[in-house]
Amino acid sequence: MARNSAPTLEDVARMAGVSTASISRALNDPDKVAKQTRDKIEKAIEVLGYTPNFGGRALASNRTNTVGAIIPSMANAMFASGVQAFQEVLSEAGVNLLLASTGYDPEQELRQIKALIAHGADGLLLIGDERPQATRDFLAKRRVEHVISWCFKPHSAQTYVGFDNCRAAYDATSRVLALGHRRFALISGVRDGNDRARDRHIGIETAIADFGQGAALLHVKEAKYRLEFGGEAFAWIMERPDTPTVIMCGNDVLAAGALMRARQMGIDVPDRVSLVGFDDIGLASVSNPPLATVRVPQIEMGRAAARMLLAKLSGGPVEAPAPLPTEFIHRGSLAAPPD
Amino acid sequence: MARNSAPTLEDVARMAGVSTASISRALNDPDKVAKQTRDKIEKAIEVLGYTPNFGGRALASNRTNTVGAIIPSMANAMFASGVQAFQEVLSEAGVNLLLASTGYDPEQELRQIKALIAHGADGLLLIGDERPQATRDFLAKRRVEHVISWCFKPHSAQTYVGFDNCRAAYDATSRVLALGHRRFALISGVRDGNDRARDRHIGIETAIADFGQGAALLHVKEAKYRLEFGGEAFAWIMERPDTPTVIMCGNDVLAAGALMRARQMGIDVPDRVSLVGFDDIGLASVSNPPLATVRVPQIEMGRAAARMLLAKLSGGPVEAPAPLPTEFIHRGSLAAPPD
DNA sequence: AATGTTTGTGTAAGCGCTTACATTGATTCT
DNA sequence: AGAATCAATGTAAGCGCTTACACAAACATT
Repeated sequence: MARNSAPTLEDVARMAGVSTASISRALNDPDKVAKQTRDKIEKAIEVLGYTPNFGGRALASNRTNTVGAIIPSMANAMFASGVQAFQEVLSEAGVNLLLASTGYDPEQELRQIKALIAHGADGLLLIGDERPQATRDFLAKRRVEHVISWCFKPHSAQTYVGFDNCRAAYDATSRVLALGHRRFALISGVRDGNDRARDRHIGIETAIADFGQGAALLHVKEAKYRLEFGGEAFAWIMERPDTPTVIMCGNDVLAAGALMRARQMGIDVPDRVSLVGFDDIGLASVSNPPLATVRVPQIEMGRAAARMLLAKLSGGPVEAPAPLPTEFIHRGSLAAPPD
Repeated sequence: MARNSAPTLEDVARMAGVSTASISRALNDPDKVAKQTRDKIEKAIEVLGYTPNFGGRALASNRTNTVGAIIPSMANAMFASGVQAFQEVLSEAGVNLLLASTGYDPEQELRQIKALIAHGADGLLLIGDERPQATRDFLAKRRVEHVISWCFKPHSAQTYVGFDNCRAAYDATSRVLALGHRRFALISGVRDGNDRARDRHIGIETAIADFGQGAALLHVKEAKYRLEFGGEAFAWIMERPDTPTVIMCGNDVLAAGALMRARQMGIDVPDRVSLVGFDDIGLASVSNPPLATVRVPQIEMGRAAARMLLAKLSGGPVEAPAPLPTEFIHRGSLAAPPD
C-alpha cells in the first residue's frame, strides 16, 4: 500500500525556503517559530497538501498519540456508551483509539494487549481487575501505562476508574430485602476470570447474610451474557423445588432473557417472581414489565478513564478518583413477594 | 512516554549472532530463513522480550497494519456487532482497528477520517454512501483505500459491502400492505446526510405508491435515533387527524420509543396501531409486544467488509459481492389493521 | 562599547526497521 | 570438473521525522 510519493517535510522545506527543523517546530510547537516564517510554512503545506508521515513521527518522537482499549465485547451495550465517551475525550486531545475485544477470554486479552502495544498504543484501557499472572507480568515488565475500569479497588487507586460492583449489588439486594423478599436466586455471569460478576455475586450474598431473618440465596446459576442463556437459567431455577420469590441477574441481558422465558412459561413477572437486572442498558426500560436494575455511570466512567489515561501519558499529576456512584432503579419487574 | 530502552533488532542480532536483516526476515517472511537460524533468533527474541518497534516498522515498510472504522455512533447497537465482527476478522489477519465515531455529523466524519489517516490507518471502513464533496475529494486525492458498508450501490460495487436499504424497506412495506394496511405513517431517522434513512423512506414510499388501491403515507416525522424522540414522534403522529393503522420506523430504537409512548398514552399495539422497526437489534425481541422488524446481516456485513478491505490493502483481487440479504421478521407489534 | 540574554533558525545525528543488492557456499547440470 | 543455479545470509542505504546543539542577529544590561 505504498502511499505514493506523498510530499515530505523536505519538500515543504524547499518550497518554503526554510529548514525541516523549522517546519517540525511550526507543527509541534508553533510558538517557537516567528509568525512570518509560520505563514510561509503554512502556505507551502497548504499548496503541497502535506501531512506528516505517521511512521516517521512515531519513530522519531517515540509516541503515537494512540491508545488502546480492550473490552470483553462490543456487542454488549454495557460497554458501548462508555467506550464512546472514552473515545470522544481522547479525540478532543488529538489521541486516537485502537479498539479490540476479547470475548471474555483472558488469553485473548493478553494477545490483544500485545497486539495493541505492538501497534503502537501509548497506553491502554482495560476492563476489570482480574487477569492471569502472565498478563500482569507483561504489563509490569513493559511498563504499559494503563487504566482499569468498570470496577474499583481502593488500593492503588491511581489505576482504577469505576464503581464498586460488590457494593452496588449489596445495595440493590438490600432494597429487595426491604420489599419483603427472603427467597433469592441468582443468574450470574460466568465468574471465572470475571471479577465484576464475582463481586456482584458476593455483594448479593453478603447483603442476604447480613440481613439474616431467614433470607437465603437458594440457587445460583451461571450463564454466559446472552439472552437465551438467561432464559435457560431462568427455566432451570424455576424447575427446582425451592422456588425463589426474586431472581437477581448478573446483568440486564440475562434479566431480559429470563423475562422472555417467563412469558413463554406463563410465569407472571412480578406477580409470581420478581426480576432484577444490572447495568441499566437501553433495553431495561423498554421491556415489559421494565426491568428494575442498577444504573452504572458508563459515560462518566468512560470520560474519567480517558482523562486519567491522558494524564498518565503526559506525565502530569494523576488524581485518584473516588469510586463512581451507582443507583438502584426500581421498575415494574420488581414488586413485593406474593404473600 | 519514553519506552525505556526496549531491546531493538540490533540487540537481538548481537545475541543471536546474525544480522538484523535475517531477523527482520524471520519475523516477516519466515520461509526465507533456515530453520536453524530461525530457532536461534526465536530464542534470542524470547530471552530479550523483544517486540518490534512500531514506528520503525511503519516508517520502513510504509504500512501500519492498522485500519480505521468510522461509525455514526457506538451506542447504537446497530453498529456494535458489525464492528465487532469486522474487528475479529482483522485481528485474525494481524491487523488492528482504530475506531472513531461521528455522532451522525458529516464534518465530524471528515475530521475523523483525517485523524485516522494521520494516525497511520492503511484503510478505512465507512458507513453509508452520502458525504460532502470535500470528504469525497479528500478520499480521492489521497487515494485512501476504503470500503463503504451498511448500504449498497450497484455501481462501483468493489467499494460496497452491504444491503439495499430501499429494497429492504420496500419488501417490509409490501408485507404490511399484504396484511391489509393502507394508512401509513413513518417515523424516519434524520435523512439529511444519511442515505440509509433516506433510502428506507424511499422504499416505503415506493412500495405504497406501487401498490395503489388507496394506500397512502399520511405522515412522515423525523426523529433523532433515540428512544425519547421516537416517543415524541409517535405522539405527534397520533395526534394528527389522519390516524394511520401502522407506523413504520426508521430503526428499532425509534420503534421501541414509540411503543413505550403508546403504552403511556393507552394506545394498544397492535390492536389500534401496528409498529414496524428496522435492524432487529436485541431490544426488538425483548419488548412487549416484540417488534416486527427487518433483520440486517450485521455480522456477515462486518466480516465481509473486513475481508474486502484486507483484499484491497494486499493488492489482491477484490471480488464485488452481491448485496446481502435482509429478512422481514414478523412479530407481535404488527397485526392486521383494526377492521 | 562591551557583555550577556533572548529569539529564531539551521545543521545533522539519529530513531528502529525493511529491503535491494552483494556475497557466500551448496547443489545441480552438462 | 567447471558452469550455472539456488538458498541463506550479510551489508548498508534509506524511510520521514524530531531535537540537541550550534549559530547569528536583535535586544537589554552594565
